[in-house]
Amino acid sequence: MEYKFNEIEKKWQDYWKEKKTYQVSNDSDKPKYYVLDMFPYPSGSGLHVGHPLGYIASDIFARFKRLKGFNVLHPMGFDSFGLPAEQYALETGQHPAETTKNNIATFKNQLDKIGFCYDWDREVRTSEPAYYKWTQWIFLQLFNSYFDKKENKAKPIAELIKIFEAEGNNKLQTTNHKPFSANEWKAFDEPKQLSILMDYRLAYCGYGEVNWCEALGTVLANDEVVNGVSERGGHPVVKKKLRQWYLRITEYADRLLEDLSRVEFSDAMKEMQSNWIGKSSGAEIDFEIKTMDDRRQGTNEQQSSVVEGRRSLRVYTTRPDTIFGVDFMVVAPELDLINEIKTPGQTKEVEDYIAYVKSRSERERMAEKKISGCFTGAYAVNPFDGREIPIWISEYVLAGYGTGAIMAVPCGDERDHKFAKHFNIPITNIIGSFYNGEEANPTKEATLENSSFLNSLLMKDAIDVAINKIEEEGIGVRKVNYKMRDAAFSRQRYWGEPFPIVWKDGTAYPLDEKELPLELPHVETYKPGPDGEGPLANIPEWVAKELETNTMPGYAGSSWYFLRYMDPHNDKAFCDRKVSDYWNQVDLYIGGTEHAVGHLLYSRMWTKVLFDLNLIGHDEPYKKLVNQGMITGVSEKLIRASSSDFDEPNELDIPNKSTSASTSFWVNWIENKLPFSIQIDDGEDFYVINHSVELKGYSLFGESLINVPIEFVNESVLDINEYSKEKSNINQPKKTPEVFVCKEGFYNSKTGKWFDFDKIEITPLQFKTIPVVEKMSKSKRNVVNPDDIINKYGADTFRMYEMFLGPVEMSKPWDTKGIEGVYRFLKKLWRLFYDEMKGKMWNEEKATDAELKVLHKTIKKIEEDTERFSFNTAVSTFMICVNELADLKCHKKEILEPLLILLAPYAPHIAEELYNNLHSSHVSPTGGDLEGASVLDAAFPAFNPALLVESSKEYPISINGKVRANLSLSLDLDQKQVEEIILQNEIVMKWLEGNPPKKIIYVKNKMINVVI
RNA sequence: GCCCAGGUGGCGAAAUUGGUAGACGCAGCAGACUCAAAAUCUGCCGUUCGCAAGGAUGUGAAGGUUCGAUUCCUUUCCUGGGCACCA
Repeated sequence: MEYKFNEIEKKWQDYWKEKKTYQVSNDSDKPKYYVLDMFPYPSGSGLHVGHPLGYIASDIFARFKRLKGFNVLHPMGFDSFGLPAEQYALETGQHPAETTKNNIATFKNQLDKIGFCYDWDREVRTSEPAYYKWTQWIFLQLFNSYFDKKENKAKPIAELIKIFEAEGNNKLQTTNHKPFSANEWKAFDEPKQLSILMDYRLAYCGYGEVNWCEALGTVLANDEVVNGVSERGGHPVVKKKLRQWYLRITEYADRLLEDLSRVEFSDAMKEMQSNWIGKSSGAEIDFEIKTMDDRRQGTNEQQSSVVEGRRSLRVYTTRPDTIFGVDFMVVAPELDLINEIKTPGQTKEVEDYIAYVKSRSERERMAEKKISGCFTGAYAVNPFDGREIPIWISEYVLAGYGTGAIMAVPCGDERDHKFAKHFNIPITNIIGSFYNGEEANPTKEATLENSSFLNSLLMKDAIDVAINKIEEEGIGVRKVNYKMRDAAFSRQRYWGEPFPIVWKDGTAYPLDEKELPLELPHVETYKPGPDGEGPLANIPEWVAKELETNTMPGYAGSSWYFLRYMDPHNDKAFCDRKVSDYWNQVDLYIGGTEHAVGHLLYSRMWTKVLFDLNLIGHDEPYKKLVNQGMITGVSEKLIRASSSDFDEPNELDIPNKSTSASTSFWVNWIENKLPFSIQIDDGEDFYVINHSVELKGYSLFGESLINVPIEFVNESVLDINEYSKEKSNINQPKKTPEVFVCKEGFYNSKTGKWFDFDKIEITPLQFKTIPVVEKMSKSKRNVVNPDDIINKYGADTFRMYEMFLGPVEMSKPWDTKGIEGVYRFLKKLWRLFYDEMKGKMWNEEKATDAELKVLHKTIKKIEEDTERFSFNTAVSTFMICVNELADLKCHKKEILEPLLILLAPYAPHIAEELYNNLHSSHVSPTGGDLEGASVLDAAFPAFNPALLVESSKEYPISINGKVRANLSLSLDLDQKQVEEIILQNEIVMKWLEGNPPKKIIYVKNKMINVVI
């Protein structure tokens, strides 16, 4: 009777499905527990081995909690709106709804084979109208709410209107509008009133910059922009202002930050979120601006200050204490102010620089090590000492943060310092010896010098003094700032939730709730509409109804899906209040760190809004968050062997055949097999062509056909991006290669140049591959499909192996080689119950103390490891347990039955099968009558500590910290007794060489160290 | 560039609170069983010196704290993730 995993797993999966074993009720006497996975985007390439890592972990935990007597909610669904489906539609014409449906079917099929305990009756799909009806509904709540700054919570906008009608906006803490009285408010016409209200709504309309590609006529995601040009086609991309929807998440910044103390996220995760929110305090300071004209008129202060409508430059700084060290100002290139202040002499330079910056993504701007900038010709005046400070523009200052302008203090700020050095701006030292002239020193501990009224103050103390003075003099205000910006909430795309909004004469009106869901119409083409609008703008009826043509972004549906699982079929509400009160928070949320800020912050915000509006009873969605690492794939990268490699033996005599299995191996180029990947450097441009190619390779395991993505790179120039950067100059964005390979040679479609094969240096026919660890993706051809593994080894082996690979939180490369060990373990476990030759092995004999000790040691460790998500060590523990029971030749039901319960969360199929057999009268392991109790609802075995009590311990004896001997000692000895025994020890005496020890350290139940 | 994480044998890893570094598994080597293979079982397995006993050395690198450091501190290198329109 052998372990036939395929029969067993099929049988139980069918049985569970038929009996609806995993159906969860919203009504139970048991305590509730909610285990949630981040639901997947159903991509076209199907599930790969990276997906299930977190799912298996959560499944184990959900099953574990069930055994512990909880009513466990463990649902699954699909985040099915998104860009890739639309991209695919553009290429193939297939409707995203169609491809999405097919992809979901594939995903579900694959997920089911792994044996997860999902309640599929609760499945949600964000792209289904029945679901997005409520996404739209929540959007309307956001639209119809404002944030009351005094009470620090969201309230219906109707209440704000009442306030305006009663007292105007005078008492509101806001700088949005000029004050108006109640009467003035009533006198405003409707569009005026609505436009004021728009500035308070939690979902509001504004203008924002997007990546605009003129050639494609579309807005591009950051992902689609590579080196400043579009990924598709290599067309130039510039910034463009478009009307966009936003969520006023900044109003929740403080609560999102403070409430981190109430959730169990890792410190790293909390840190990332709080850094993202980026709360800082400091001051906004106004610097008067002097243009060249002013300067020519002389520096008479009196005269300047009477000029009417005088411009000033407002900066935000966290270090107002350094105000006497300001040597220049830097303004973000986007600021309109620049046009007003630039001097005629600088106009050309400024315009060129702004054009250059427009071509660069925000990411590039921040990552650039190179210093760039441009002088405006204008000067600001230091409000305290009247010093004239040149105003520069530079891309390192971002328009979206603070006021978009900074005061630069080179002696105290690294970036300011580099900028000053680069442009030869003189540096003022206000921190004496703390500044060495070479590097900025960002300390707050220095004593200020050359700083007028701040002189001799410690910088950290001077901050407050400076702010007070600034406020007194009326030149600025104390200010708290957040790095976080309001969340852009609209996309110029098709495959997303339509906004329930109509536009009438430029004013947005919400649709009535009764009109929801506003269904996504079918389109003829997925191409963008006119002027950067989304594809919905191509539909005459849609435009005629004046409906919003933008759609919601990917994170809309995922910001509240955890609530829908609780009450997925409700058509009266997004979730019944009683039901959400029962399930409350997600107790355990498992997902990748890549969502550390985006999704987690948005869903936390939505939860808080729903809480504020009294629609749910809790204001944090997730009680505990566990981050799973990524499973990376290993791809072989082909590189040309260097000249020294040619001395190596050829494939007939493979080097190091016996020693290395995974490192480089040699491949023999198969001539004339095209296409392949090659670099061409014609002296002007530099190209890389990537193609996948089938190579006949000689691996160390013998001859095999391998698929490798190859990148033919000269070893001396490994990084193509670096190379291109050097070559491209500021005003000329890099061209992407468009080179075709055909039999005659290579053809460059852009330059029209031909390269014959014989003119290109590809003489060597030897290449070697090097293994590279990368994210798994279809294009890299390093995707491992779980189905293949399951067919070969079974779902239980797959589940345990994924856990055995290492800690869940850590990312690791997938390697199937080790799976044999887990498979052997399950077969060995099986042999404790059934032997191929001897048949049934298990018996009802009474267990011995040694056997009970093995069992209870295991119970303790499995329980602890599962609780702390250390699934890899739990799998080791199972292995150790089975090894020990096999050594003891233990086949006793008394031991094996509890072991199966422990194992059930990890390997549910085999556990269910064997458990069922222990309780069934049938002998056949696969023919059981299914009448026996199910292991899924067994009670988790209780650990009995009495069985593990020890009276002595094998102590390591160290001499100066190095272990030299072992000695078994009773646990109730005291220091003095131990010292006596130790000094008699032969080995210790040898090391002491007759001298007395300096000290003997005895840590009970740990170790003994003799210091000599 | 900024933020976060990680770096331990040939490989995946373990060491839970500063206390025997390498549990468990893969690969490898030697052996048993077998006509043979598969499966299974037994032993060895960081590096290095040594016949052995036993030394030396060893957790990315360099310093430090400590009787004792993979663990704490400082500096530094490398890899992965995120940086706001991928989800």
